[in-house]
Amino acid sequence: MATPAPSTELHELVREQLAADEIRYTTGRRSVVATIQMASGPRTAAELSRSPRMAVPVSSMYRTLSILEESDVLRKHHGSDGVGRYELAEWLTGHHHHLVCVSCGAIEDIEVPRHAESELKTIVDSLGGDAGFRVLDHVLEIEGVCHACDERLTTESRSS
Amino acid sequence: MATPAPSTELHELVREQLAADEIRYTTGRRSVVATIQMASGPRTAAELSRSPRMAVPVSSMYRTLSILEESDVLRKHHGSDGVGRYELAEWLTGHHHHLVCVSCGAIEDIEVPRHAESELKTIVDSLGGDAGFRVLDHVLEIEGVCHACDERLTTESRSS
DNA sequence: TTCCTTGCAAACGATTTGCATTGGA
DNA sequence: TCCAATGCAAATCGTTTGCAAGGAA
Repeated sequence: MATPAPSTELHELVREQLAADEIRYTTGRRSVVATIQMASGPRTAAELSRSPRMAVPVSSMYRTLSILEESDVLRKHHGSDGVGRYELAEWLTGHHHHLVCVSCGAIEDIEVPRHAESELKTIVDSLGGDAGFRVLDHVLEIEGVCHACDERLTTESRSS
Repeated sequence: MATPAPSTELHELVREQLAADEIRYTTGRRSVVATIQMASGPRTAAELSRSPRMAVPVSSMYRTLSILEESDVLRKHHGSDGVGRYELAEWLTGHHHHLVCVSCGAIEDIEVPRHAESELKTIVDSLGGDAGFRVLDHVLEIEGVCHACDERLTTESRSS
């Protein structure tokens, strides 16, 4: 199981990973990685590019993101709106899953206790194997209503 | 657990569901539902609209699809490419998950044996509960290489 | 007649790409 | 110096919408 990298060490890991592909770890790329690391879940190119810390055109942001994705530093997801959202690859953060709020669309990371993850893996491997599939990974998204939305919805229904 | 509806009965269920929203079950909508039912996994608007059986402009297809989605007849997913893909809602097909081939992008439905599904549900409910989340549903995607791609890749590597 | 549905074309938003400029090894 | 990285603008692609025509109740 990968250990979430401390902030200092993270950039060194990324630098090495990029170096293997002969790609430079520029200031721009570094701040994208830093900003994504701060975030509590996947972020869109638009969100990242308008982040005060960098203020870079979206086109450049997309270029940076796809380079980092191809080098396996970032991973791309698509929420229910189809917009791409990026987060650090799991070898940098540790394996995790997502809580998706069907009300506000927010996606939050969730860590899975070792025993649960191991049951999960057993189930997944068995399902994939039965289907003649070479299983590489799995993605679990838990859909529901986040605490904030739950309260808001409750309040609204009371006042109506 | 929902029972996969036999083809004849399916359209009657859909008709009733639409009737509840005072929406007509037209020929066009009916063939979309029929085509999706035939498919082995979620389909994009483009695929459906160019399907020989209907040959309808994509714009109309999107309208049909969103009506059916809003009435909870279809469910929309976004694959790794961010393109929307539609399939019958689970109350019409029974609960299932997906195998996603990282090589060719194909998505295939997979049924999950009752015992595995029940373990899965236990894990999901517990994870969501711990996070203060009101859990409604879960999506499990198994990523890997499908049998066809696996053979192709093996052959290619041999010949290189 | 009166809505609902459909086709076509234009509009939109997210993402990609061409090209000239900038910046670091 | 020289090639990679960046900014800007134009092009693409999936998806949505306005509007006029066709159809069913």
